[in-house]
Amino acid sequence: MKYLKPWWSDGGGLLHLTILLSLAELHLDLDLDLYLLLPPPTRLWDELLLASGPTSSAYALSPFPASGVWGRADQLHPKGRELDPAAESAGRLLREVRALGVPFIPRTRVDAWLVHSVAAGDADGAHGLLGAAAAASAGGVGASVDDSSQAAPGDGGDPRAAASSPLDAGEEEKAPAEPTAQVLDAAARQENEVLGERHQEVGHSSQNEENEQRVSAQEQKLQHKNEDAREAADKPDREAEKTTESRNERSLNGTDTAFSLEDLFQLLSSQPENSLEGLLLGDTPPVSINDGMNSTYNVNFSQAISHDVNLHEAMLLCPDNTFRRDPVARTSQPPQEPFLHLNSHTNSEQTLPGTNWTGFLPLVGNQIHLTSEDLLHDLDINIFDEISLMSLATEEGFDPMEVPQLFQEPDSDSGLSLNSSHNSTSVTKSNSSHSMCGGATGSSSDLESLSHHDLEGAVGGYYPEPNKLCHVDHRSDSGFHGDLAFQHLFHNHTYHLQPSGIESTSNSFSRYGKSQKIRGRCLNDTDRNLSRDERRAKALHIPFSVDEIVGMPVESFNNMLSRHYLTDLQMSLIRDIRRRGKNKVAAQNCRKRKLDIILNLEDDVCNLQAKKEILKRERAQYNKAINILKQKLHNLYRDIFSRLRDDEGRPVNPNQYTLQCSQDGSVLIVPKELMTPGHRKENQKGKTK
DNA sequence: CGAGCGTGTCATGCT
DNA sequence: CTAGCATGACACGCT
Repeated sequence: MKYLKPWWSDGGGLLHLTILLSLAELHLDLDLDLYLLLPPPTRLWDELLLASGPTSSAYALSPFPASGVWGRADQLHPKGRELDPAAESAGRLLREVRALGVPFIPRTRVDAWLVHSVAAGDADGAHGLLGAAAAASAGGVGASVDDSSQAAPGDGGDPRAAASSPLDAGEEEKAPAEPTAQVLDAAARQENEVLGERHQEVGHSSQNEENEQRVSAQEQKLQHKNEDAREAADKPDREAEKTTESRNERSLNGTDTAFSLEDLFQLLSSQPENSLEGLLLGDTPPVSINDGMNSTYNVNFSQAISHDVNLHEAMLLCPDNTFRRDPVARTSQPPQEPFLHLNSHTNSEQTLPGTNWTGFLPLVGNQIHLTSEDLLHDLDINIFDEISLMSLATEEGFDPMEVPQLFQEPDSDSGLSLNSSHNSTSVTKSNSSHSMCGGATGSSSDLESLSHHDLEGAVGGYYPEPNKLCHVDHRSDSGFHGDLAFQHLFHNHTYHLQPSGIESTSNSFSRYGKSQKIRGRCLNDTDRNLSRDERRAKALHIPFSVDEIVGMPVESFNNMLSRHYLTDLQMSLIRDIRRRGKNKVAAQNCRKRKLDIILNLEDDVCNLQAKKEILKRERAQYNKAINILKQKLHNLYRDIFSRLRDDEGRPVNPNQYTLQCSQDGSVLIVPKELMTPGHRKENQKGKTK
């Protein structure tokens, strides 16, 4: 097994910068990496890689390092194999980083994990490194990772760190990540602090109030997440999604400086003597960059470039309203033209990201000295495949062809006749991905101009859809479902079912997911799991979730509608969704009630049958007692007549005489022929007395 | 293949 | 009048 060389060794910094330039050209926040400040530490990286030893498994270098940490996926993963040597080497690396006097500010969870892993692997260096990090972050920028450092060695780390590495999924299956609650706490706290910082920035910026509200909501989310961090240890999917949201939010604030591609290229080309190494060494003086919009940035690369970037996450921010641009311009993707022009000679052997990264990166053992152009060529072909695919994928959430088809459905659920042309199943396996994800390239509906923040958390929002992302998003594909909280199944028999929509939808999801698998083959996996209303809402880019629409009180609902500009179609659909959702809940309640009534009636029947049995038994007992009394009376009668004698001393025949009790209690012997029926009756009454 | 069941949806009446 | 609820009826899919 050969070792892969880090991207930036032998000029890999230029590669990394290229990614950043591509980000800048996409008008994303240029969140440059710490290691850009450093000279290409080939030796260090070789040490790092060699220390881990060869393995037979996939050798995955994270294509879009979230924090400038390159290495094998299983090394990045906290539960990965051979973690300790890697952590040791990482510790040496970080110590050398410290020696260079460059502040290492853990801004992401991968950063935090790296620091933690170093701390875990080197107990001595733990507090030193972290102290250095804390000291470097004096001024409040850095986030405390002390808690993460105190986690058990070999443990800890964030599932999101693993999520940033595409090929890590398989490793994770073998050794599922079990981040400690401390680490999650620390990570959540860290993100909280970063968010708070961002919040302040937002306050100083000219963003509108919605931004602040969203940030507040995000803070609440994060606080809640902080509280539930321990419980969330087994929910990496949701965590990863929250990370994406927070990152999105971070970028939405737009406080990070965005550079244009041309500016940076001019910078590079105008200072060839400096070379990237000089630039990377940090001895480059501040450079003025004109962004073409009458503002000039004084960029000191040794100071300004201190952030890390996750290209994948940044890509997901394409529909960001902060950097919203003309959809036509976006779809035509002119910004990539310079790079595409640079790489007009396409590499036929390029491999799709996520398929085989060994073909993507130069091998360490080869030690080929590549020129910048070569590196750019090697990188850009693949990177811009990614960029184009991801940008297309993020815009694929809306397919204009989907709308009429969705609304052509009959009212019943049978109307799913979506014949969308994109085939998601082939996306993940075929290399000719351009045509696959490009189905929605030209979609420039006005609905698309809905701001991204409005779509956050919405049904049709820009959730990363695994298949749509063309193998780029390797976060857990269950994150979406997790966020929809479909795991909340309430089987209580109360009729106050505020979240019953969740219950019902979850039931219907599991139920209709199967049927839609048949009818909606053209839909991707996520769409397949959506209900009809959710697909409609997604198609119309309705910025609310179905649960919100249905479960919200009418006042809040009307306020919510009034706060957003919605077309008549959207309003109509929203009200229909609400009506149907309410009625669905009502129908469920009605059926439950009916079922309860039936059950109660069955119980009543059982109770009445039991009562009947008891009464039957009582009647039998009474009859038995009556018979006993009759028998006793008969015996008494015979006994009396056996002792009776007439005037002549002869026994009295009981067939000719009868006993009659008078009112005063005296007993008379009366011949039967003298007894009229009425007397006989009275006599019988008297007898019974 | 039909029956039974669960579910969503619509229409309607009532509050 | 509007919104919501309750319920019968129907359609659909699954077992």
